[in-house]
Amino acid sequence: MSQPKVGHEAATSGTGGGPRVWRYGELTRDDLVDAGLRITRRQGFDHLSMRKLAAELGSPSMNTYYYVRNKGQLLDLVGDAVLGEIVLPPADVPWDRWLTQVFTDGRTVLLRYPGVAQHLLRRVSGLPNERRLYQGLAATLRQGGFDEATSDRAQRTLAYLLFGAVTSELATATATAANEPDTMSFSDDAEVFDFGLELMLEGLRQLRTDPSE
Amino acid sequence: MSQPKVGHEAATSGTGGGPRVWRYGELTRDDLVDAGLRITRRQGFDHLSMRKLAAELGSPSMNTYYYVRNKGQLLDLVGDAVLGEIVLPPADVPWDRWLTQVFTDGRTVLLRYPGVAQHLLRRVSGLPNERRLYQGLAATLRQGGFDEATSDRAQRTLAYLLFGAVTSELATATATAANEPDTMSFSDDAEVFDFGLELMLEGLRQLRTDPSE
DNA sequence: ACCTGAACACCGTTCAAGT
DNA sequence: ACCTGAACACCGTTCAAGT
Repeated sequence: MSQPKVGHEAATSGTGGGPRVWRYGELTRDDLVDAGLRITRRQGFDHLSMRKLAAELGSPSMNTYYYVRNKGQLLDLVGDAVLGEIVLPPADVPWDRWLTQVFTDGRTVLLRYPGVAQHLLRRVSGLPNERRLYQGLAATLRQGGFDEATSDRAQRTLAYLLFGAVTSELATATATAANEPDTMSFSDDAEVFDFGLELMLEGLRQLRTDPSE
Repeated sequence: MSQPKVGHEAATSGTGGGPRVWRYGELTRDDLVDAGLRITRRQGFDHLSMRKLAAELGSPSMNTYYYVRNKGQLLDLVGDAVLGEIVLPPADVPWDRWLTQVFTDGRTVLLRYPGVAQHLLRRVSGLPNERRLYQGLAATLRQGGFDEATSDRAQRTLAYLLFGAVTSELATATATAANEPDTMSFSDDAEVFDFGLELMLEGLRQLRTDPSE
């Protein structure tokens, strides 16, 4: 139930890479998360194992279990760090434009961390960046004039679309990249996602103008 | 590239369970798929291993590899068998009602096979039941008056919603069921899904009446 | 043609033992 | 307080060997 800090990347961003050496007691939980983020960017979330994490840290062994209860908690922490990279627009942006911006940026961020969207589909961690994001969404929808039940439903279905789209895009992209390398692009994928997002937003706009529900 | 048969359950539906004994040469690929479906219903897709499959078949060993190239192919076959359980409405049903019926039934079917929705999000197998479903969707949308690009995009975003929703529902349901057993229900989940589906359909209806795109 | 079981390279996790 | 490495129970897959 411990709440980790929000920022993760700052400490190691200047070193450039290569497993640095840790003096006794110098390693922290945030270092695990940073290593997890690096492995995820390079190899994807499902190649992130406890043993690879140790190797990435230059640690010969299982001392990572001292900082993290189990692999599940590590995945939650890495997932929340990824959510922390999503930029929330200012509060005075109109509700539908606010949603377009968050979900467009969310897609871009999640595409950089293959497999994380899939994890977020299955886990509600309650960690700070996740809370910040979902509270921002709820506030925006309420401010847009939707009642609590409607904004909760809208929030969840929009999340399904985002996580589902990114998961599918990454899977088919890496599948075709295996056959035909150097062609991993998401151009028409973006059009499909924007289309789906706009469908939902248009549905929400109709809900407002036509109060038959 | 071999195309398996569409029906899978018929042969073993009467036996009631228990690993029957197979005489030499009696085992078929369909028997593997049936066993895979049973394991998936009971334990979920990610607990389906090649060793458990062998155990479910009463086979002491790895002879399953004789009928299937690797685990990936088995998962594709099981996934396609699940898609085969989705009922397609008759062709004269109006396009939006047709879509509501398929996706509602699709959700019900996928909820019976935990983890399969997640697999379908990542894999386009090209197997017969998948083709049947996607061709039905395409035909319905075209008949509804949408051009090819629009119906392709609509089809994909609706699939993202379905697979994403089911994946999320099952994950949180089993998570709360672990803490509080006998309470695995999907009642308000259904409302959320119906809401999201209706948002998209309303967006599509707007696209038809307002030809500004 | 079909079946067997040992073997290899991986997993997550635990635990007694070190400093 | 922090680190180590062996050990256990799993994986997917291969392969020589059986019938």
